[in-house]
Amino acid sequence: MSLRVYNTLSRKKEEFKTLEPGVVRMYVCGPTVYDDAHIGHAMSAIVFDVIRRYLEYKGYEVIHVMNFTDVDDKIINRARETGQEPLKLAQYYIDRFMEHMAQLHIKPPTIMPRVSTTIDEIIDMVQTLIERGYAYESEGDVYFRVRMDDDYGKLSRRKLEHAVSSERQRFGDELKEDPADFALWKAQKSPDEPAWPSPWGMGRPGWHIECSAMARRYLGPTIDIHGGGTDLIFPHHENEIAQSESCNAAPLATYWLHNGMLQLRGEKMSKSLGNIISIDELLSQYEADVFRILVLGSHYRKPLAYDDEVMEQARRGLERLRGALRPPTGEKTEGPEVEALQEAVQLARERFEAAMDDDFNTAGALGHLYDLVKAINTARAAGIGGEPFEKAQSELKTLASVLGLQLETQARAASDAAPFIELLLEVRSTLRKQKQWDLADYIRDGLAKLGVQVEDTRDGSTWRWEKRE
RNA sequence: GGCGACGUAGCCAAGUUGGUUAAGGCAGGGGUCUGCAAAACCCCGAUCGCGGGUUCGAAUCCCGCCGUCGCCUCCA
Repeated sequence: MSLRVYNTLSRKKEEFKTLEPGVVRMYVCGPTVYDDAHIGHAMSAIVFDVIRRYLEYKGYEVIHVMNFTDVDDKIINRARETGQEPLKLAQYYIDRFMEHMAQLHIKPPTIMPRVSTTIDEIIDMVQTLIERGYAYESEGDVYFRVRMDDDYGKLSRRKLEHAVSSERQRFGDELKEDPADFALWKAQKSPDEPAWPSPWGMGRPGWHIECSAMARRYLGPTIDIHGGGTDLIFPHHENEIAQSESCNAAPLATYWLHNGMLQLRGEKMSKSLGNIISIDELLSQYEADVFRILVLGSHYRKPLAYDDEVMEQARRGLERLRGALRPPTGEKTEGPEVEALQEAVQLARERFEAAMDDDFNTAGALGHLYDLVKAINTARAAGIGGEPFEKAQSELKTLASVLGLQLETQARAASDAAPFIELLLEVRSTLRKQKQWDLADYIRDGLAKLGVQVEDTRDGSTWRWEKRE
């Protein structure tokens, strides 16, 4: 049983082999921090979080690097509009981003470098590229000479002729030898732009070079996995490859993984289209894991449509998963039902792993988790309890946690209201024994209005919060 | 215009290197349990966008058509 991953470079699923046994070096492109993150960022972060968790589950040590682009035209413009220091503005949104990622239960990347802290490495790479003839200086700017790179376009499968002919006329084009060339370094044009001294004067890095420099500095010339959204394939990742491979004379990454775009009302959600749902908005309406269920429910490479209906479906699905963790009602620990349960556990784990091994098929894996849920519920109904039952539940929790789902909600027990609710339920049990249904129902309905769902079983009543905390 | 992806039950969606009864979830209908309810469990639905073709056999391969979406400019 071995992992296969779809590689954008070959457009095929390939056997996963790391450069160093047992260690995965993974670089994922992070956000440009000039505004709050939206649910598209959340989707991408969850996708690579799950990939990382599964690799760790399989026993790899994962060194996960994600960058923050904190030096960029948009940040500069935003800072001008709001009268702030560009780097302070960026810092504010970096803090916000990290907070959002924590709320979404994303494991923090191992290393989170920024452009502003990688300047030396960037300058070093640009200089090497110039020395090797892959780049040239032009009035304080430095450009990459695309025509020097004979396999340019191999990731996006784009012919250079096309790239050139569709290239729009932009400011600065007259400084380039060729319209397809792209900036490695930009000269400072105004005193309010962040700038650093360089052999070409004061200036700042172009967009693509930062990732090349960070990947090399923290992970070495060749990494195992390079990830990001499909929208980054061209030009960003194509240019990263051009720079890094021309500079280091080594492949930049073995596997290129790209997640599909999140769509809203049939079109891609993006800042430029203005159809944004922020992570704050998402979390004001739904629990983080509801969104995670939505993401897990379809393949990471496919586009993902977001709307209230699918979110409601995801919410119910999450409830079903959690429902399997309710305590047993009996104590039977042997018999055919126990064997059936143990078989279901075994099968669920095997199928879960087989699905995940097939290019992180989370939707399939999740389906097998639901099979286990059913087996647990059936066992509970059959009066199974004790160790076999606990083991099944703990297996479910383990597999769910590989997907980043936290099925146990501490909120219930931790609530200040718990003792009072339990007192009410005790009173209600007495009433039920006396067949005072009106009063018993009055308490149940009253609690329901407060968001507490009461459930009666043979051995007594249980309760849970119906709505999110 | 160039490159690419996708189209499976009311909705989401797995399966697509061809081969037993096309996973799973949500919604809906029927039933069991229950004082009622909730939860849970059982039963019920698709021949896989459309039209051809290859094959003993196709959702899975080939051709055509229709539709949706992405990239080609900043973007996860």
